Amino acid sequence: MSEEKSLNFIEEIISQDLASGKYASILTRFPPEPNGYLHIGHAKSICLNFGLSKQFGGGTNLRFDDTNPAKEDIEYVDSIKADVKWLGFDWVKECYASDYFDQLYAFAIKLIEKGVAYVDDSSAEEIAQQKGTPTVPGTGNAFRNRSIEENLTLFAAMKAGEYEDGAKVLRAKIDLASPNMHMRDPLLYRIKRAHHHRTGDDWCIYPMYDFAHGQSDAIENITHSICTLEFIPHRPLYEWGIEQLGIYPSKQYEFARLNMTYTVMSKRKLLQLVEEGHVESWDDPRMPTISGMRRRGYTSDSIRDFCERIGVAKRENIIDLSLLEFCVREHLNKIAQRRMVVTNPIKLVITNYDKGEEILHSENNPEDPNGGTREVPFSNELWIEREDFMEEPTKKYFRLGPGLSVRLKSAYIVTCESFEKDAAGNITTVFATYHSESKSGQDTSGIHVKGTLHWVSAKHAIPVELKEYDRLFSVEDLSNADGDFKDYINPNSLKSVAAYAEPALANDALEAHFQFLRKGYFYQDTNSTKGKLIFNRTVTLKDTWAKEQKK
RNA sequence: UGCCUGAUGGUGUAACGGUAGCACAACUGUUUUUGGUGCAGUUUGUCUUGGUUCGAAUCCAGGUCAGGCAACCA
Repeated sequence: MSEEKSLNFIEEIISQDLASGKYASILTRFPPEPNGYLHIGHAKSICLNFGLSKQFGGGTNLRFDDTNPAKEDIEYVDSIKADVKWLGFDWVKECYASDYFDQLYAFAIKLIEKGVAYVDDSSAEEIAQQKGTPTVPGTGNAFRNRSIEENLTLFAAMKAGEYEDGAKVLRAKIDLASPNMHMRDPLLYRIKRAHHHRTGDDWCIYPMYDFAHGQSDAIENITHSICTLEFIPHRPLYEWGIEQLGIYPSKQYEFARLNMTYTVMSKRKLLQLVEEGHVESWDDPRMPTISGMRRRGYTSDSIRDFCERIGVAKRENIIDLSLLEFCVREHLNKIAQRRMVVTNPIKLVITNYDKGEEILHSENNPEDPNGGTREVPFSNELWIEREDFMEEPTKKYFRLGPGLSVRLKSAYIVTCESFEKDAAGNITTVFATYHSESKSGQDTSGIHVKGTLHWVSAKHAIPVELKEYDRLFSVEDLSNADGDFKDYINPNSLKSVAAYAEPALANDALEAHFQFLRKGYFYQDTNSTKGKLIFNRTVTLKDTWAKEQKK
């Protein structure tokens, strides 16, 4: 029982609400605007909302906050649904703010009838002017005193399409001198002729966020409406709407959004990266989008684990990318199939191997005793990594060099005898002898070596392409960097490299996650075909040797 | 200069008036047929000044710093 995890502040609130009998069960919602693809920041919100209802008993609605047709599209709706499902969550109801347009319109009429909403003919500039500034109170205008009848007529005419875009708005009549700018007669409806992805051209007036969100929550009987910190100043307005309308009293709570090092977390900026061609698409494996991470080879388990570990609080944060990488390595280490792939190859010739070739066996996953083995062909000509040979080895170098011995993974121990260079001085071939009694699993040689290398039999090797990704940006904290965020794009975020793979890879399942021994975790790209295998590097292995070398 | 949030090691997050803990990162050592994994360990912290109290990260007051708010965006 001492293992019991402490509750975050929202879990505290909910457990108290449940204990006090305020609610019998809870209903949360995840309310994206369908104007872009979901990213890892949304994953935090998804895990929070769906996780809460799972944890405390209840449900979560998926609600599209589609009140601005100019920016929204069905493509985004579809991708959002796919991403939420992939993350492993099911919604109770699929809702759309646009389904409530009639209801919302009726709510607006109710406010007009109560004398707390009015039609304003002012321009956007005039309204902004009249709102004052945070330190200077706003001033009213003549429209504010229109009669209820006139407002009713005008608002109906707005809906009927009698005015041009921008000619009139509906505003709440609250307090032009409020210290909270959002309470200075906020806009409720604007005229906007744009084709809506669901309601088509039925409407030419659309409700603003502040007259749609809380109302939608109330219509759905959401108990806990959880949003990010920037909506704190909207809360009084959220509550004002509920009170004036006398509708279900959903409660709004705010938490700090996720920020991560070396990336951006804003749909606007991500859209810019896509549109300006800095990345291929929304699901470019370098993007912090759910679809990009999925394509790169992240597992939903690891993303949920990450969201669990980062916690939920009210203070601003910036999470190390290394935590995300830790989470995905931890999961992939348990499930990934091990394979051998050589990138920058040099030939290793085993001079005393005269069997031609033989089939060896190697475990698919040492972490999984039931993972089985696969067949790996061995011969006297192998590819090994160029960096696994050193002409003049340094002290702590455990690999191949003149006179040095290593274990070839799942095969034999070999000893380097000599090597050849081309005219330019590059090593072309390394010659070695093998110890026949050192065969993996039945080693009676008594020889002990410190290094083990991966390898691929040259004549059996299949060519593949690897996409090695690095961080998208070159600075940790983009929010504190001067100038345009695009100035910090890492020009080396993608490297394509040709490689030789062991033949088993050609027959493996497309959806499998792999660990290419000593190189990292890889996942087949969506553009990969049987004839041309392409793998995305999800994440490297932890490399303490690389660190050692830097010293 | 108004209002609203917030401030605990490098980064996150706990401790709800009573031993500042956990994770990641970093660093040691150890194990290992992946310089991976596993295991053991080390380093580093309560923004500041007062007050209340036997006792304050926690309560109170002042200050400092950071973020948000003046879209017909959400």
